[in-house]
Amino acid sequence: MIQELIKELPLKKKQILETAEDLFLRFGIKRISIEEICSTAKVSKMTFYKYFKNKNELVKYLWSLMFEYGMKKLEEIEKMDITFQEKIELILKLKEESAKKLSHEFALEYFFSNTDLKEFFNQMYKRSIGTFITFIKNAQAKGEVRTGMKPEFFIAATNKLMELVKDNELVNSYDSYKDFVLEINNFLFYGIFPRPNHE
Amino acid sequence: MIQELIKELPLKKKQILETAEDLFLRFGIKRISIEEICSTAKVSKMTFYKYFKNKNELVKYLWSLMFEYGMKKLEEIEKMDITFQEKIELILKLKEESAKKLSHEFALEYFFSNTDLKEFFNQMYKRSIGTFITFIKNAQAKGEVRTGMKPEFFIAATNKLMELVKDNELVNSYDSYKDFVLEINNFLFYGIFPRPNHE
DNA sequence: GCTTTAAATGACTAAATACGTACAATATAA
DNA sequence: TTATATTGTACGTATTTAGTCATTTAAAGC
Repeated sequence: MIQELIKELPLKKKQILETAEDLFLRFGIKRISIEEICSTAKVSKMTFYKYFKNKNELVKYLWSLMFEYGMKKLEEIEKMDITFQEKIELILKLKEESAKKLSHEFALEYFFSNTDLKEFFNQMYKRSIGTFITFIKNAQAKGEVRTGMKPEFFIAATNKLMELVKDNELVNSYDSYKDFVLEINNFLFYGIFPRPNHE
Repeated sequence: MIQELIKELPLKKKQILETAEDLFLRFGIKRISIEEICSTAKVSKMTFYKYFKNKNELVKYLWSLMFEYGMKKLEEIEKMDITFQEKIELILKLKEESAKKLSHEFALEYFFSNTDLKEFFNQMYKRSIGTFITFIKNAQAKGEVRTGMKPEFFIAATNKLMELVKDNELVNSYDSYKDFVLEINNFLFYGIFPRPNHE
């Protein structure tokens, strides 16, 4: 996911980032020590501390890469010469991909993570939200989205619904966390009405 | 998987076993502390130490339950009034189920686990192998399996092939660890010949 | 070849975490 | 009421981890 964004970085830094992404996403941040990242990435601890001040800074860097990736993709989709309906489909796919990466463990950790990380995540999130609000407003100007809806409400609704990840019973009633997030997104975009051109 | 085997146990002991099974299989044994098991299972540490001497003993108990489950299922399959081909299909499904549970992390940990656990695992394994050898010998007596093959060779070959789990590159070339183990099992049972009645 | 820079290593301290035990307090059930 | 099970807290010990430092190794350019 982040590979294309770190191509230019030094080899060892890339190794650290790729290893950390893999381990964090499989086991969650708190279960993975710097030493495990180093030994898995075949990088010495000194080299790690050369590139990152500590684990928090590494996590922030990874998150910012992920958000950057998402925003870049969103801008690409906006520019495409396809119908709005098709753009929404692509955005859903993008969100599904992110959800697959930000696994349940990972997401829960965020919600209970230390205030430093939480603050950083919120800032990243706000920036990506700004990009998305612009996307929606442009679509409204073109008459593709109903103008009665405030984009800000849409975002607020998303936030509220995402709090449902704390509801373990609900989440576990889905085959996977991915399916659960997809359900939220489908609900947000289409409401409870059946989707057009979709069995 | 082990639920039906622990029905009779005290409530708190059941809670510990179910929680430990879930956490171990998701994150591997070494990443999970006794304290995490206790807090997740909503059981005090005192109660834990009442039922288990330490983490190793808990692991052993869980493993023995898993093996017991497998042997019980194998005996059930042997008694069924179906063709040998169909029995093999069921055994493969059983093995697939076990592979799903004994995830890659879990299996790797076994191979590098401390000698105490390793020894215990080997004993469990030998017992289950005994059951399986009987199964094969009975099939040979009925002419369902070629008599030229020593059951012991079959087991030894299985062991050797299972060492391939250490080959990370090979394992990762499969969609999932489950698929990898299934490949080994299919190879063991059918060789490289195409499977009859199977596209 | 030599020099300079980047990376790896092993050792080290301090802090955090986990283990296993002990004891008093609380809840539960006979 | 008495016996039993469970909990929470606390504690000493052992292990793991974070972060730093001096030294060794490898590599790059010249």
